[in-house]
Amino acid sequence: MLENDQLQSFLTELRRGSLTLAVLGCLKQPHYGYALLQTMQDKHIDIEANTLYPLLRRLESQGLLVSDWDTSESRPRKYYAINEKGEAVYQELLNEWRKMQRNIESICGRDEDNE
Amino acid sequence: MLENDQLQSFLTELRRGSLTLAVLGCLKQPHYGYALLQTMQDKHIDIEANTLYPLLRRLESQGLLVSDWDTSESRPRKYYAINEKGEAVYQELLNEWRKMQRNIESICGRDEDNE
DNA sequence: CTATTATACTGTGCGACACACAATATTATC
DNA sequence: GATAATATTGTGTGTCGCACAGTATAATAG
Repeated sequence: MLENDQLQSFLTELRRGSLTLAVLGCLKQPHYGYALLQTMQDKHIDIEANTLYPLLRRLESQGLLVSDWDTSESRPRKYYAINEKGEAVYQELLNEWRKMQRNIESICGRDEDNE
Repeated sequence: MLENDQLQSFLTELRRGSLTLAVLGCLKQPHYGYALLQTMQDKHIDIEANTLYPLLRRLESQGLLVSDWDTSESRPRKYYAINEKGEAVYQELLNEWRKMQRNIESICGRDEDNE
């Protein structure tokens, strides 16, 4: 019987870095935090609020995102959008991510293969 | 100008977890450490010895690999191979990895797209 | 024979991030 | 009035790729 905890541990490692890529990709269109959470769920990137909000703040402090408050609605919302530097980092990451996918597929086989 | 260090940091995070997948995939055929290093280089998975050897030991201690020493050659070599449990974890990881790829592609676009 | 490179491996500490736990506030719904 | 949804912030932990450090010796070059 597999230890589920062990598998989860490995999956957590897989997600590191990938979540950054997904968030930067989504923020080519401005989103506020809670809506981004929904968008990620829609794309089957199951991310908790407790993970997403700190990630947004971290990426902003790293200079890849900009944010501003919209207080015109009944609830204040913090909108985030990728900036020029973020766009550049995003493209580089995406290129490297794609290379990595191909390299791993060369070892593990393509999706269509009957592995 | 991008900070190369920053980009490298993000790439390191991307590699976490992925290297495990690649190593487990390679070890469906037994390898000794140094040969695995070469095989990974051939597959453009550029991994340092200082990263690979600890990863092999860690995966063995986690019960996914078995190892044995071959001392018949002029140099002793430690062979590693995936075991039944490792194979099960590997399949699960690969399935989840593929789902993740598709999900990220749904956000970032497919490779063929002119992003 | 000496020097250098390649082969083959082990040990250990650090930085960064997903996760988990915790929390606040208030609007909307029943 | 109670509950759920919306919307956000704060903080500590575990894990692993990386970096630094190291040992040993066979093979190769001069």
